[in-house]
Amino acid sequence: MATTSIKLSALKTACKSCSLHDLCLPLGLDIGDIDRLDNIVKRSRPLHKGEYLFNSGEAFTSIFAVRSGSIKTFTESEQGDEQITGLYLPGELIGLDAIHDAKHPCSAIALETTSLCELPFDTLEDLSSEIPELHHQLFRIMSKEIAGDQSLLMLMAQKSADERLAAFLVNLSSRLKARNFSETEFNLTMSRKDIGNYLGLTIETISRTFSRFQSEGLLSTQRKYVNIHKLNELKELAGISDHCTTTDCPSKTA
Amino acid sequence: MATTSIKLSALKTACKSCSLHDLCLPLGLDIGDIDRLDNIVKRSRPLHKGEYLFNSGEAFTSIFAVRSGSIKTFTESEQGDEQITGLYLPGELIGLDAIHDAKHPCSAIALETTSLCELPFDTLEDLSSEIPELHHQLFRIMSKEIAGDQSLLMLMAQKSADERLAAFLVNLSSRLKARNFSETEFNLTMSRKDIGNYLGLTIETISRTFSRFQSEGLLSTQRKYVNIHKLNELKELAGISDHCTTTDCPSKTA
DNA sequence: CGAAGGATTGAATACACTCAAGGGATGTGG
DNA sequence: CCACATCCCTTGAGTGTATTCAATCCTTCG
Repeated sequence: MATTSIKLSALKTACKSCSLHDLCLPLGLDIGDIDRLDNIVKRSRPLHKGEYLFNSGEAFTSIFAVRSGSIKTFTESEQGDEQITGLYLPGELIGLDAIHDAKHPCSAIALETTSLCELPFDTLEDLSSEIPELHHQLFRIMSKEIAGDQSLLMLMAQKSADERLAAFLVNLSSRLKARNFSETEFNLTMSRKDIGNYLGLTIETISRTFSRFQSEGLLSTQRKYVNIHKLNELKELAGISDHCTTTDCPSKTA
Repeated sequence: MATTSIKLSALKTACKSCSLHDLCLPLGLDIGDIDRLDNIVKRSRPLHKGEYLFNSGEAFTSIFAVRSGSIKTFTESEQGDEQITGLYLPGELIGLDAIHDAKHPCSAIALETTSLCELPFDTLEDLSSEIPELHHQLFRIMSKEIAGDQSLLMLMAQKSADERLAAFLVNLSSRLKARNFSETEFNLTMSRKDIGNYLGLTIETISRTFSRFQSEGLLSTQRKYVNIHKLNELKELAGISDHCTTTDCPSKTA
């Protein structure tokens, strides 16, 4: 019984004691407001690998925040080809693209065992009218998503396979670092196929590029496990200078 | 003097009498609230072709709505290559990607003589806390921008040059239609080079593809002027069935 | 009128894709 | 517990689409 109660309490970790605090919605809120936010959060059982969070076309009712694990979102065109549009890590919000016409334009699947916080959007919207900081944080998060998509666009439009994979790995690395994971050693939760799809390349090209990176000593891989040996070179290849992340890199002026 | 006063009054057209009413921020607001929105709008002299609205890296203070004309936004990477990230038509909002870190991640340039409404973001945010419909409309618009970027991503990642150009033209056509312009005859305000950049292709490829479309009888062009003869075929090529636009196309179930 | 930028077209090249075969891991059922 | 099927990944060979390089034409604008 002890184990059960531990699990339950873990499941119920409140926003204010959540380690993702500063990466997620509560950023900038004071204790009282965090409690109010906490009250509208629904926490349900974790999703297993491969389980759907929602399906394309479904009615939109809630935003989801990743607590642990990871989620991929993807759209399907009429011709049936699939395009992965997002990879979400702990602290990130899913479903923001569904607000405008009240249904999900994409599907979401768990890439591993993943737990989530559900935020009913109506209530969240009401609450954010009352709490200016929450309001602002929501705008910030949506804005960041727009900016992120646009830098991904840049990647797709004019980068080579090498540059795309490097940028993908560097981006992942810095997001993991922000979550107190290692920035040089991690497991890819997406398959080669998914990565290829996400970057607009084929699985063979991803595999070959990984092989070349490995033979060049930039990194080593074992299936999904990646160990980056020369992060700086990888960053350079990705077109990102030393101590800058994708999103907050000031143009070099010095 | 008569002409001057006409111009001035045109410049000052209030939101409630603006033809873009239903495409822009006021959608869903009642008359009283529209007036309140109107009060915070700054309307300044039009921008000429090639003039900057703002520059990448500049502090973000305002959202801009296009009144007439068109604007392109683009980012510049450290290597100096430019990527066009958006083409904005009347009624559309510019600058939403700048909220999250309070500075513009991209630059914005007028593609033709363009007039704009400026909305100081602080004030807009305050006002939207008081007017739930405005609040909601802002979310909808941002959400739409996210969804739009994601479908552009899909385009980049897995479509051929033909499909990309067709999708670009069809998208433009339907947006122009929504603004009461012709959906088959219009002037491209972007150059071939810009279109190529936007779609991740070279100027030569754009030119060749236009030539082929023309020889196939899909459309005819004279420099920036485009006349679409077979819109449905173009839509099919773009992967969009008959009476659907890019954003609100239900998956075919019938 | 001359210069400069934009667009078109041609020829050759390159990068990523397709097709194909095989290896290695994982999971299921006998 | 082993055998088999399946999935994922890797590597090779050949192909094709869009690119690069280059020349020319047209339009615009000073």
